[in-house]
Amino acid sequence: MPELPEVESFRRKIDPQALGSPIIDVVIKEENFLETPKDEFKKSLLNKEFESTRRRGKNIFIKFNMKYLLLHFGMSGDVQFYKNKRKEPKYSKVIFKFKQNTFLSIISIRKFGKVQLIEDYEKFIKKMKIGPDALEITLDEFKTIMEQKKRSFAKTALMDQSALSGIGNLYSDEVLFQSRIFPKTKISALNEGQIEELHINIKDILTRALTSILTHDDYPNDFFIPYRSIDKKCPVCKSKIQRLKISSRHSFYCSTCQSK
DNA sequence: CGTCCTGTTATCGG
DNA sequence: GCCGATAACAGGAC
Repeated sequence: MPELPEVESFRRKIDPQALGSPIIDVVIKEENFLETPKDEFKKSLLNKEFESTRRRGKNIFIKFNMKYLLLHFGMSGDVQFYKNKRKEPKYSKVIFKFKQNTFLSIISIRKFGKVQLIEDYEKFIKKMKIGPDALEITLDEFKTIMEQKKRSFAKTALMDQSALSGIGNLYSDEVLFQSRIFPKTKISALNEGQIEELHINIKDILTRALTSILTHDDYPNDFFIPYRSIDKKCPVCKSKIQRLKISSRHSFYCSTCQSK
């Protein structure tokens, strides 16, 4: 589920429902999900309130009491608010109870994902090498980063969270399809126009994906993601969709539309 | 039963 | 050091 647009939609759910209300209980359903020791985690959060949120790539940082709570969702994470304790979602990992009597559950079907406390935001993103956010990055920054990644495959570079953060397997396929670039093209083989087009397409695609998530609509008609299957045909030219493995992830593409 | 999977990380070989 | 490939982490869906 969660790449940048999904995570941004989580953040926008959290803002109106969780900010400014005292946390009156913290329930740890799965200790392994916590990177911070359980007791310290609970003690730091209890009776505090979330003040603001920010997102960088696939990470949400919630500010409270001079610290941050970091949420990372792995492959199957979600957030859910509910009012009735009996409505506790399956696979809840951590639950916050607010004074207004609402609950916020951090959910993950699989055990990937994590929740932890961060003392210093700048230090943390440096240490964890979380690159500039894919929606925030300027063209100049993008060009610099692509220069640094010039020996990488286009697909790998787009998914590298230390280069730019937020794009995963699905949206990298989408960006490459709409940019008509074969996934295993080396970045060094792209001309300046293609780099600029990539930069524009990244923002355009992530923004439009976010809009459809927020409105609960299907993806726009020109999106490739619904065609990510070797049983499907290219929505543009009707060629059979191809698949290849790049660093053990499947990449889907159209061999006619995406030039090598 | 076997296969697949939107993420990240460690490790190995080139 | 950089890159790519792979395994590992888990467990539900099909």
